Amino acid sequence: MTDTYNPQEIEPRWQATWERDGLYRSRVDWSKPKHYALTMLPYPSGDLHIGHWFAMTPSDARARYMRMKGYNVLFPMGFDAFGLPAENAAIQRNIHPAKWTYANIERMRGQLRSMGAMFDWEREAVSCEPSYYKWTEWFFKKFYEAGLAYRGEAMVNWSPTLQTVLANEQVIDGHDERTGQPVIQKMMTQWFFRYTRYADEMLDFSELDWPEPIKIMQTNWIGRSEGAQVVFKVDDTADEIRVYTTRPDTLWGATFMVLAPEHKLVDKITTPDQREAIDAYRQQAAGSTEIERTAEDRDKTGVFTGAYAINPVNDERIPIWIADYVMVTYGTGAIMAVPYGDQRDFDFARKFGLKIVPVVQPEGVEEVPTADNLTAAYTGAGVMINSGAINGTVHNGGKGRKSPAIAAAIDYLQANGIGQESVNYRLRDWLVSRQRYWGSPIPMIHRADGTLETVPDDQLPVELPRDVEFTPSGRSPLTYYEPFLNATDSAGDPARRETDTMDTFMCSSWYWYRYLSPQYDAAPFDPEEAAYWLPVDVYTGGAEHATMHLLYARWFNKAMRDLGMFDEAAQIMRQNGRDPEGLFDEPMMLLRNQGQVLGAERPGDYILATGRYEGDKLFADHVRVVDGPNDVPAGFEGVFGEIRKRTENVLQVDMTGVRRIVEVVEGATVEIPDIEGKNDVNQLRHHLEIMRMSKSRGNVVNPDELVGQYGADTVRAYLMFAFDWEKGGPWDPNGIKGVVNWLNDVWQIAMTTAPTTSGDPNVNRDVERKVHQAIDSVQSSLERFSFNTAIAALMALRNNLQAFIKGGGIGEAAWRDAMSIMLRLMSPITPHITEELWHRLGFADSAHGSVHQQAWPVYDADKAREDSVTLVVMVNGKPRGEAQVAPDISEEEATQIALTNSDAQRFINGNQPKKIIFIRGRKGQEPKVNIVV
RNA sequence: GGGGCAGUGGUGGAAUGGUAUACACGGCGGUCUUAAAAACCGCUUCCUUCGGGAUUGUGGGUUCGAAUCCCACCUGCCUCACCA
Repeated sequence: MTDTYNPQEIEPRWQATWERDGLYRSRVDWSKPKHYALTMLPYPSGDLHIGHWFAMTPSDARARYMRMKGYNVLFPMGFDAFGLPAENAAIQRNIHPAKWTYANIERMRGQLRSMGAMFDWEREAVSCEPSYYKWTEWFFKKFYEAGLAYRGEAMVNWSPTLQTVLANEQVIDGHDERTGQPVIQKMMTQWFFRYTRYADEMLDFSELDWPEPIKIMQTNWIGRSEGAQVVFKVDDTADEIRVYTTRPDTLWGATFMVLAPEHKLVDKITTPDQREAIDAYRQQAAGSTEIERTAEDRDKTGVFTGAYAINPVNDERIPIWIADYVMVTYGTGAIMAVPYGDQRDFDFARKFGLKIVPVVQPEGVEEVPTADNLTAAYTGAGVMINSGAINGTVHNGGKGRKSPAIAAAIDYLQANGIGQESVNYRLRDWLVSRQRYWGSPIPMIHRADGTLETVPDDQLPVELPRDVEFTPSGRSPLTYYEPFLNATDSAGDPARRETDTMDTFMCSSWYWYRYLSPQYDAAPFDPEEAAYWLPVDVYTGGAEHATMHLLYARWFNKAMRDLGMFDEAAQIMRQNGRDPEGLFDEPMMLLRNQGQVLGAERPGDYILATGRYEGDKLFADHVRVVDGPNDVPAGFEGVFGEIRKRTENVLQVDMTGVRRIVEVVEGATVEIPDIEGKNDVNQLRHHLEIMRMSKSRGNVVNPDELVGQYGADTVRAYLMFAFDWEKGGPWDPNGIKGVVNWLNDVWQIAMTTAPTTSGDPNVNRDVERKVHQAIDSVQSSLERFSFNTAIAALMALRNNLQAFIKGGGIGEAAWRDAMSIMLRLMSPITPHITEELWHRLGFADSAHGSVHQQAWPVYDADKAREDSVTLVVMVNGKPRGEAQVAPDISEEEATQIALTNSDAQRFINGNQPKKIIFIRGRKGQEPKVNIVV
């Protein structure tokens, strides 16, 4: 043992001790309240990065705090181990995905241990283990049997260069993220889950303490809208076109129809003379990339089919077109076009010379709109015109039946059998199949007659064959590996195994259930464990999962509930006196998102700017980026220096310590040698520019190196201290010094300042007061996930103790109490140094040897109370004077003191107070009196 | 284009109706040293005629009192996006 703080010696020693003693093992104990703390599991990409530390160590601190508060805490960890990067490694470097994955997991386990987190490693779950994906397959099978999973046709992302389908998350801005090649949309038969089955229930967040933005994003993603379906007959045929509209009130203004190019009826209704044009257009639409189809301000395109439909409300014969601005995936894939009331339809009508009929008289406008005078569609409120039966009703701008005109239109449609009220969702069914090897197999068999059957339970899991070969084509080896491909159906006839595997989001949609009992083999989870631990109390992770993982998780949980998978757990709950009502409706009750740690700031461009001065400000007509101060020509007249900040065209330039303002004028010449082509002011980079970490940018912060240099406690504390956790921000390598000093000071105080006398009672009381004020701040901060203020309060306590020690008079008992409480308050944040000092100061007894087995200090408001506080005297809301008073001063007394306060009287200036407001000194705040004159 | 979040010293940030700038980084001055680093002590929102005045992106409003609540705008980030 050394006498200076040496984290490199302390930390591995305690980590080994905790593991040996099973300190963080969590077991069902119905005599204690439970707390299931969960943090998102990592993908085993090879190395733990600083983002993992930022996500996990504060979550660990919160879980540790809950444990000290008396909860039985479960805080598990695992790996989301299936996925494409492993398969890429196989294709590119000829390493088997399993080998790559397990090597990474092994490496990351070690790195995770270096955090000193209280993970219960006996609960570890790895999604690519057959014992895990057996149950992923089992869920698929149960969902299939319940009609929640089905095989159907859908538009998917197809990469022509790779000759394979790609997942949505692999397509970024219309390009395949791996090769950068464009992706097109293609109809293919795939496996889906009935996502919309729970759409309405998933819109209900009333039981959830989740961040507001996540709830809003999910609501928008589900995209519920209210309207009507209307049936149009195709003229001279028996065919019908069904459309969905949110504005059935504008039906009288529907002057043409548009079908998606992929709509099933297109082929059938196209007239011979239009056939060629239609086929060409459909061909082109199918071959166009996502980029081309969604490009902004793209001109409307489309082709007339030659066919006509009959508008059911006025029997008008209206042309049927096809156009790619109508999506086959939304609504019915066909629209009634109302150019008067919809900008897209308006643009289309203008381009192709189609008829426009005004149907809403805008509010507050006298003149009647005419088609010829319109420059844009009118979407606002008004009175219905040219609208037959609903003429004169009011469209108030509200959605659905909230608008009288829409309500009237729906009633009319239903009364006349033309259509009915309808709810539509933006949400599409969840496409779960992938044409890949490294994923959970789909336990289905294609029989020779084309029918499907499930793999029997006793044959689960369908295991991934290990001895397969990967070819550069990227095609899944499952599709050509005969031993896997060839199966036998239930009748004993030869059949073909399903070669698609499941989306990895499927694996991560139930992992917190597997943590309950990763070894259990009778079911996905042990109902005894589930009854005690479920639901998850606190879930932490990145907000980027808002509409994917977090929505899948909710759907999965509801499907499991409805299939009775929690029934047994509910029964056990009841036996233990816990009411299961509502506990299985949602998987995670409370959610918090951490922000992102970004790369360090980089220096701004060094520029030379010339132009015309107006005072100190330079209006630059020429800005040139140079390498640095050495490139300033002798006798240069303009502004030179580093750009510290840029707001549009105004630069703040650091000119050897002096801040100069440079406004880059319209049409100025900007020269940036590193950026080819014509440069502009927006390309000038400034000091505060921040960015994601990446190897190519050379701004990656390596946690292993930081731990080697400073120790895990310092890295943990710095990550919690340097940012607002829910925001994140750019990494600042200098700030860590404050945390280093803090822990060194704490070590110093604990090891060298123990008094031996009983001390001065007044000082002892002051110490006790500061300690209890710290309990209150740290506790309320940790409750709110406000880690930075918890550490600030602990640093302030350090400052106070240092001052008391310097001033002298602390007694032995007061000092030991202060140490005991301070170490316990710090222990969730910095578990190693506090454990070491806890032992060195002799606080450890044999029964509860660890600081991490101690109870959280109990806050005592009486002990935290000040003897006297500052009364703030305000005149007209501005602080003018002060007086020392008792904290529980009465209003009369305070008013009296305030009115006679000499500083205040100068501002009252002999005037008669109009009003006097007394603000009682609430917790931590001074009493105030505001005198209004 | 729709939706959301944010804007506070040189920097990270604190304060969610009651003394704006807690806690830290950086900076400045000092002590110690041949010197530097470290350590320690002090100062550090801006202006000031030293009385005070101004200040939380901008402009309005509510209130005895606004960083905080309301309205409009500006800027940045996130997200969805020809969604009928």
